[in-house]
Amino acid sequence: MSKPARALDVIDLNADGCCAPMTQSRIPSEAAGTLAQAFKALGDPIRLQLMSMIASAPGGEICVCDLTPAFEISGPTISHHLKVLKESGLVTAERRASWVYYRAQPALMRQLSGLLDPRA
Amino acid sequence: MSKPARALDVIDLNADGCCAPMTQSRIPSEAAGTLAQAFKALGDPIRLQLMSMIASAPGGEICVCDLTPAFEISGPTISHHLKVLKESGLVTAERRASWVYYRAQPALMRQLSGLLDPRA
DNA sequence: TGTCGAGTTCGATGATTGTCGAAACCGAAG
DNA sequence: CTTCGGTTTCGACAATCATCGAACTCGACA
Repeated sequence: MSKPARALDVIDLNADGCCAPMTQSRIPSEAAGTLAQAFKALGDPIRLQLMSMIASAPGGEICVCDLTPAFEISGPTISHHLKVLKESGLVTAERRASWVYYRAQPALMRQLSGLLDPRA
Repeated sequence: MSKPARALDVIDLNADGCCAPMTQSRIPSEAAGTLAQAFKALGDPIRLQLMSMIASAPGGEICVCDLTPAFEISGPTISHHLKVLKESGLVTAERRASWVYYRAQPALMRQLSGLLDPRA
């Protein structure tokens, strides 16, 4: 196969012909599934807060050990939400020693932003 | 100057303590629920396409009778998706004669856009 | 008044999701 | 090699969701 079928990224979305703001033209059905997956990942209060903590983390990354105690829910559930964010392409994870660090993917965030507002 | 005093929806969400881009600060848990509901509404391929058709409609509005035939799914299901979009605050509906017209709410769209990208 | 068409609501059903505890995994430190 | 703490995976369960057909509501019109 010519493509590694990774999580979504900007290049794939451009290939789908989808970058124009939705105020300007209809989103093609082929791109809608991929884009909806990213919006869906943000469509949970816990995940939205996780995403904001990751995106606003000083140094651009944050340890799971700093995310988990910030919520009332269990560790496995936090891990599940992080997996959803990762599979949507909004974050990446890297293990260093015993700890796992998450990092935002600003290109996709800008992609979604631009979809919602022409001025993005 | 005291406050920029933008559109009403933006100010309302400011009252929730939420307007700063998520790359800048963590989204407060009180605001996360409302914002996540809007993202969740966009987290379905059909609804994302519906939203883009509404937002890009000439004249700013579009009839349900123009939306329904654009998809393979039944009328009741289209109606259900439009209801979800309406309850999230992303669209409004107005009945005129026999037809119902949907219209986008650009203030909330800009709100979500600005959350994802500081430059929005 | 009665009928017709556009759209919504209702009720049901199969699929997906959020959550947890238990277990497994993976480096690091004894 | 064994233990330990951080993180993920597994298995289960209740709740939510997308979808449909049937029934209903609302205007228009004859």
